[in-house]
Amino acid sequence: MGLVEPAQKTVQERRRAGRPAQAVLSSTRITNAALKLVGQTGYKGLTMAALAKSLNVAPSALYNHVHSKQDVLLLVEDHLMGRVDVSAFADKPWAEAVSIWAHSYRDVFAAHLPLIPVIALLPVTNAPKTITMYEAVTNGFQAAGWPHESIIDAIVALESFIYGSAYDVNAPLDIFDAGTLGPQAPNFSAAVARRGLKSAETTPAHNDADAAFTLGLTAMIAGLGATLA
Amino acid sequence: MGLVEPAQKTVQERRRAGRPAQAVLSSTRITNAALKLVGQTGYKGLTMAALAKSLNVAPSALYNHVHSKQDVLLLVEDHLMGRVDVSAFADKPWAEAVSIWAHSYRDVFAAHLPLIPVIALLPVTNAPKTITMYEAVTNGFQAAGWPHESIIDAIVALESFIYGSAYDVNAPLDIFDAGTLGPQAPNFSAAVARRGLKSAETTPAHNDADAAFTLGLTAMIAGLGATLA
DNA sequence: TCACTAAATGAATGATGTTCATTTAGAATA
DNA sequence: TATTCTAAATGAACATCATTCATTTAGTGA
Repeated sequence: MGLVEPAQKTVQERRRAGRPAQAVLSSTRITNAALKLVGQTGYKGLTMAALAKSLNVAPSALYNHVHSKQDVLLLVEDHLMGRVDVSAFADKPWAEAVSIWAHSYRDVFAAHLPLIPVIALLPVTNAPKTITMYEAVTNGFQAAGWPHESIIDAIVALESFIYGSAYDVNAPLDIFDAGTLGPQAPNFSAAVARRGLKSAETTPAHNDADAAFTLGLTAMIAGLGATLA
Repeated sequence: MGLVEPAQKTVQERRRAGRPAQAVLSSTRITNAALKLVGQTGYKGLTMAALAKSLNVAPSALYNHVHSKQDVLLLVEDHLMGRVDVSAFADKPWAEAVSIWAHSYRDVFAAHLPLIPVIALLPVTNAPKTITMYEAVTNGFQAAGWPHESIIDAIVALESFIYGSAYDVNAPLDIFDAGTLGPQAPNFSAAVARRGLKSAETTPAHNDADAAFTLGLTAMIAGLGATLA
């Protein structure tokens, strides 16, 4: 790629106005830069100005490739969907495959919480990796003999649980601390305290969010499996 | 309340600077005004400026009563939590009570989607109605003989599903329309089409989101109930 | 009487997403 | 070959919004 200058990346000479000989931007470059920026600064740092700067471009240049910031988020979302592990649907029993898929799905988007509204509310049109993911899951359900007319409902139900659980991963440890109002909710406060004790016993890796996720996921898979039988 | 002027509300004379004889604002008034504003203009219309205007006050005056806009959202959230129906935990069997509670919870916050991150990520400290809600639910679980150390995990799992399902209520009807990429995911597209047929048969009130919610909730309650037994 | 605090106004600020006029490069067209 | 059109960049300007700060005024406690 580097044609003339050897390692002149540090000193960025300003590009003059007008269309450059070689296009600087593309959907792929924007997606990668956004992902990198999020990794470094979080979603708080993902602004159109910062994104443009990381690409050594004026902010307005981005709008030749995306319609809006939402569009950028959609690009990132679809890219990440490719990281969701659907391989188990090919060779594992249905219940186990769902569990592996759900864990992977939750883990990916727990680290990208602001994308949840994007996934949950925007049509999958023009999101190829997302569609590929759904196809693999659908195949897994069909192979397990799931009733055709309610496959999507079952997937949606599992996804709903996954999205909510992704939030829970990011909840602070003291989210259920009632503070001065504790005495007004004695049973709740006691239950919260017992939860804290239990998770202190276990390994730190297996935290509260994981316990709740596993409990709920196991229950839902069992419940759905019963419908199946 | 109206002391001197009979119906002079239309012409708002400007209040002069300085502390007024009678306080204009309070947490309660701010909460009610925010709720009313959301009802009229949605969360897009809930700006500090609009909120101030609806209270006939300068925007900066709000900051004498709340620390930030997040604070306003927290006030609204706690108020709405009082609308969640927990009455069934007092007199109905556990499974039925959970179902009634979950439906009510989802319905309330499906109409207030931007509050989901607030509920899911902010500590319950200083949210009295929220704490009261949790106390009632905890009592219901205890009365049903649920193992004490995992009551909170079970509630969190159900809540996660509820939050995700609230998003789903607001998803557009064509969210699974693959568009031109349809042929690349034939089984998924067919499943989506079958879902459309099924929901067309049923009453319009019972839509796709309700079907998925009921399926998932029934499964999770059954699965959790099996853990209980 | 005098400080102090609470609660209002009004002006200002900084961040952010977005638009628009302009410039330039290359491809298509006459 | 000259001309036109479109894509892709710059740079200036905007509108919206949350928030802060200096200032003013009312009541309260020392």
